[in-house]
Amino acid sequence: MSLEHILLGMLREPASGYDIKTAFDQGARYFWSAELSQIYPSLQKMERAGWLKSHREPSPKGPERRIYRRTAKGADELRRWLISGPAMGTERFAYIAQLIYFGEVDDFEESRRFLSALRERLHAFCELLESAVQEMRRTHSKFPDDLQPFELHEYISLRLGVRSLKAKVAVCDEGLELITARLAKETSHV
Amino acid sequence: MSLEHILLGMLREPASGYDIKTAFDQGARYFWSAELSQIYPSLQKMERAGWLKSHREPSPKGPERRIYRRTAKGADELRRWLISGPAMGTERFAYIAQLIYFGEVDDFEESRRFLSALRERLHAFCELLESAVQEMRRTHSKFPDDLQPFELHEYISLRLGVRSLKAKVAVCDEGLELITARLAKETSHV
DNA sequence: ATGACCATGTAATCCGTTACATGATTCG
DNA sequence: CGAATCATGTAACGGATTACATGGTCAT
Repeated sequence: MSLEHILLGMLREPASGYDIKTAFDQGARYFWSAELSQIYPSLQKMERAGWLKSHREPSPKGPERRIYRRTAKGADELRRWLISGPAMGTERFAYIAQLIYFGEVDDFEESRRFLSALRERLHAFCELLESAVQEMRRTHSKFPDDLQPFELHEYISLRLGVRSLKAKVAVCDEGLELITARLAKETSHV
Repeated sequence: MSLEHILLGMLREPASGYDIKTAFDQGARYFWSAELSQIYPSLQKMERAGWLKSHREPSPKGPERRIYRRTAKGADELRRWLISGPAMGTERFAYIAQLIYFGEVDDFEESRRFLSALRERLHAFCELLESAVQEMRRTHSKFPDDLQPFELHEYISLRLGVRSLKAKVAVCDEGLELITARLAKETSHV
């Protein structure tokens, strides 16, 4: 039941369902994502549970917006989730599964294409996170000492993404070398 | 619809639903996992689709086992999935979300506990994967040149896990230093 | 005999995606 | 006027977890 807790976390500032979807589509999708059709009912359910309170507000563009804000009860629930320890054990990496079983394809040229595509996607994502880190460094003169507590935790999370993605890119490069060596061997003695 | 493709990948050798669950519970849970109550119906559905063929077999221990093997059609479907490119964009990391919002707890002592627990869990997992790599190195005299294609892809996947987990452990350590510095500052001028 | 492990399954529920439905505003 | 974006929602379906149900073997 992580989504509702993540929504609580995202609602540090009051926001609409649409705002939250935008946040997922921009940076937040690196750790989670959700569709509007899941976000709207979740917010409604959370309001019924007393974790949120909403009001309608005219929008400068388009129809009225429904703005949600956390209640004290919602903030308590968020804290309870956070201090209950790291929520692990449900990670899913379809692309790692694909790499493990890629031997079934039995064509190193296809392996090379796969690893190369993977490398580029991981790299692009890493750059996105790195630019967010740069932005933090740029706007804080005494970085990292002048970060607010919430910014400090955000910073550590961004670093977690950047460093692990860089490591994965490096392994893709090593893998590409191994695969390329096999391809060279194949073409030489066939 | 990744689970069915992952099951196809796991069935390089014929196996029962119970065997597959065991594989998930041992190393495979680092990239995916599933419960028996999902595995059994999936295997049945895949057999109806013609991807698998099963037969019953007495077990040395306990009741009869149902052993599944991939058909040619199943192998084709697996290859089709693999060469369709890296399946990305649905990763979910609840623990990263927790870290991002941990500022809400507003207690660096709790932050330290969280990061420390996260570090230990990531480290333990890294060691598990590293021991699998060691085992591969040990049993291959001309490592990595004498790896079969399927082993080579497994090896690259293991390295992906090891390197990215090591990077995450290092970031946890850096984060712990930053948090510890804040704690020291708090206690000194309070 | 009782608890751990082997082994297979179904049912109820919940989480998540895709598709559908509606309508306002803004820019070209 | 048509496409893009803003904005909120419901319905149908499929994927995943939890709970339930059953029964055999083996070691203590």
